[in-house]
Amino acid sequence: MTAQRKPNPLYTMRKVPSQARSKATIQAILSSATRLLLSIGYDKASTNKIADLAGVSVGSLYEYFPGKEAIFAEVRRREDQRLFNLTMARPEPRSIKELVRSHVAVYLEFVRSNLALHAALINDVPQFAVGQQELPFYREYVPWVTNFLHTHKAELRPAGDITQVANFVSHVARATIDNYVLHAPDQLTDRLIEDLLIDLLERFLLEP
Amino acid sequence: MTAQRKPNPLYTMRKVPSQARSKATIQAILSSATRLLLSIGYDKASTNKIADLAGVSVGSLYEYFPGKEAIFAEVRRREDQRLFNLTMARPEPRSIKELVRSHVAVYLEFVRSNLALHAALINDVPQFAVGQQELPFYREYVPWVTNFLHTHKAELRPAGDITQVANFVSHVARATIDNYVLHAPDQLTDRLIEDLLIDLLERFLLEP
DNA sequence: GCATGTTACGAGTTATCACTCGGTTATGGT
DNA sequence: ACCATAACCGAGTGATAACTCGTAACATGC
Repeated sequence: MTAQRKPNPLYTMRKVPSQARSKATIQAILSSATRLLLSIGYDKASTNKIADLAGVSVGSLYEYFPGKEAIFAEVRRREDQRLFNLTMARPEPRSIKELVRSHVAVYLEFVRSNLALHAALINDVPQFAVGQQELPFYREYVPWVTNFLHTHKAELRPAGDITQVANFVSHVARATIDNYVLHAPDQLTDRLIEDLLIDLLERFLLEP
Repeated sequence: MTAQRKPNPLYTMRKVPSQARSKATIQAILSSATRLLLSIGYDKASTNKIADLAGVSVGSLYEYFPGKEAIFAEVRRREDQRLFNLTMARPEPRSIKELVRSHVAVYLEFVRSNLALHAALINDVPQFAVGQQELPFYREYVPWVTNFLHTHKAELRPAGDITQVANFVSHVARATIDNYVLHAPDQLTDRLIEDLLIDLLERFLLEP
């Protein structure tokens, strides 16, 4: 592990709001945190500043979040949820070819919709012990891909254990796009990367 | 951009040492910073602690580094240089197949040699405005791959502009492995990822 | 062995941080 | 209208951060 950290509960929200105004407070805190992340970076986005910009007091902030890290963990969680929703809103692919195209397109659309935020989430915000298994992408999406490949194994080129292949291709696409977000964000606006990625994954998964 | 930051010179070393003992001091500081990064994480690795553990005074530390960020920028720079040296120590590949294998093997060897450090560098340490173009990987290695593909274009499957293809495959390999370092480091110890990655890249670059 | 630059020192300054707590205000059920 | 409780407040506390600067030790050329 990269660093010894406080136990896990410290990265989750403290209490569940029951009234409407507290939901608004939480939303204000998360928006404020996001804006500060984009303007001054994670390091300098202190809990005091987050509360100020959100128009709430630090006291209120600590009612809901045990600390700064939990706030950004929640920002990440909600973004990942949004990705999952985008994915599930798509029509069910009818072939592996369609799966690949959909997979790449939806993730590209997702990062393009707010490049700066995703760059910051990858770059600036430490990935705490949130655990992959907690994020919808890993908990729901990867198993879904695995299942899809299993039911379409007729068109699949044999390239090893299907579960591992599903895991692998899911990560290759995500990792590559994340990499471009960080190192060459302008290349993500045209179709080049999309075409290359689709070509890469199709040739890997399908017989020529 | 992800965050407004101080101008670039703040991420480089302050002055060039002329005597031998100052080189040792710098080395001590960098080692100490690395060890603290692994034990307590980037956030809590303060300049004071780094100096203490290095056995030098804060004053000395600030003689050479304008701040904490510059120290870790230098750690990253040296690691990247080490990767480049590893790469260049390899025998010149005689075919694209050999290039792919060598490329994947050397980067895997590199991250495996100190998994925890690389996880921390990816995860914990913000990637300041060091700039890709400053790191040997981007400045030297990617152009080298480009050139190699050009001279071996006979075996290359046409998949678009060669320069862009070279750039793309360089990043796919690195991004995928980095991703496993972060999310599934234990899978890097066996040959599975290596084989999948080689298969992926070979099928993309070569005719079947 | 002296002179001059180079390296090392570390207590002190200033700023900011995360987080608390005693108390006030708003809300919704009855 | 009343009250239990949910939500909110924000000055204050103690800790720790980054970084400075006057001083002392050392190295090197002469």
